[in-house]
Amino acid sequence: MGPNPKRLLKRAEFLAVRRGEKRRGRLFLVEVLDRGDGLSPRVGYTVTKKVGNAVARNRIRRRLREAVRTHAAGDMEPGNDYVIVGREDVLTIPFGQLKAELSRRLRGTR
RNA sequence: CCAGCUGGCCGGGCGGCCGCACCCGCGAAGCCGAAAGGCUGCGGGUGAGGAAAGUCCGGGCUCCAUGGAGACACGGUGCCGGUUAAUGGCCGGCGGGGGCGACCCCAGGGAAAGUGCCACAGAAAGCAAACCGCCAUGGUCUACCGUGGCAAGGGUGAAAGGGUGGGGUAAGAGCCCACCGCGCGACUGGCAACAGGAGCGGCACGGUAAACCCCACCGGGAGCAAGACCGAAUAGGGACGGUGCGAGGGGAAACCCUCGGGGGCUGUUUCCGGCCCACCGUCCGGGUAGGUUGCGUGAGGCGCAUGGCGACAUGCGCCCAAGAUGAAUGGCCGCCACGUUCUCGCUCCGCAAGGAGCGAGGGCCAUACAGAACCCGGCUUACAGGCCAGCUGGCAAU
RNA sequence: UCCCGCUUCGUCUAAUGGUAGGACAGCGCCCUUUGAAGGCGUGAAUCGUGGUUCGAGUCCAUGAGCGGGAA
Repeated sequence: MGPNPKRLLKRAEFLAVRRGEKRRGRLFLVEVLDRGDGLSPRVGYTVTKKVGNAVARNRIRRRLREAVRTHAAGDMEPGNDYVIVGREDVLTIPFGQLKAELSRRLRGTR
């Protein structure tokens, strides 16, 4: 378990990461961009309005954030920016599966 | 006990581990900074709702517009009175409709200011008229036609110009009469809406204003992405100053020195000027990204008393209670309550099928609707489950 | 967070308050050796719930859904 990574907060930063590698999955889409500076990794979360109402969107983002904090932070490469786009299934899947899947995706193994 | 009506309230509890945001405190620990201070650290406190939702109304607040007032246009509201900062909300009353009842529902001003519309059907849809009819009379009096009288009956329609009964008549008709309905209405009660109503009128006035409209009242527009402040990088704007070409010399270079001559355009040439271009430097202003603020003491909450049928008002006391901005208030777990379902046992009712209650054990769910975004007052919509009070109808018992 | 607009057959579109029409697509039949084209026929809709009206796709109220604009 690594330190809790920095957050992406600005729209411009999110748009920049969109140019990077995209890893699609059943639970979420992960976008990765190497900033090239070798500093600590950063992560941002996107949950679109299509997924549900505000309660559902908040819960998806919080579960993803918790999974990153407790388990998957150490799987991030220094110098990378990650954007995790949560899908509807994040709401219902058991937390253990969510952590395993997220960790696998962040390491980039298929 | 069953069925129902109305009003109000709650909308999981306790605990463990790991986290988030803001605020307060502690530092002679570290880093950044000239400083103020900030970041990391430690401790403590606080941290979503009854609808935070929809954005349907009303305000506060901010900016813009506006000399004052009125008229017109446009939009909204629409029984009466009260309440409130204000409302289209709320309270009370009135009128109409529904329900055995508690109670519920209603945009509920004006159709006698005017205009429009009322499809199809029907003779006729708003000036009253007359298709089939009825009656009288005339014609070559069976059947048909003409003239005159009538509007009871038939038929159409959502709606056809009072209803029932009697008198009356050639046939009929408020033509006359009784009752009912309708219209006007002195007067009485009420602040008013409205209610009652002596008397008068043979009946005249169809519906539609959520059609135009008339009347009364209200309304300037936009919205915290309002507005205010600070302000990179890049590009561009303005002001000031300098340089610009050629030759020679020095120097590694930047550059310096000397001489000629001031880059381009222009006023006829010179003097003296003006304008433009490129580069460099300094300064200024607008302003993007970004940041700070607005940003929580408010028509605030709770309790008590008084006035009022009530909405509410007044007084006193206590309390300070979220503040994010790709957006904090979470993740995982344990126990319990409530709920639901299954099994077993006991009791009661029943011929039986089965039903009710109590106890034990197991499973499920561990909650529904839903997340503050400047702030309030309402309305509307969504919602698992539960609690309290009052009232109505029925059954039983006393 | 705020401000606008729109919802009619499967799709695209009409309809002064008076039987919801048309095109394409679908299905059936005819024509053809078969198919296409063509012709004939046929099913299919007013976003939901209330209200006004004799009568509502249209008017009013209130919800739902979809789309757009303001960083």
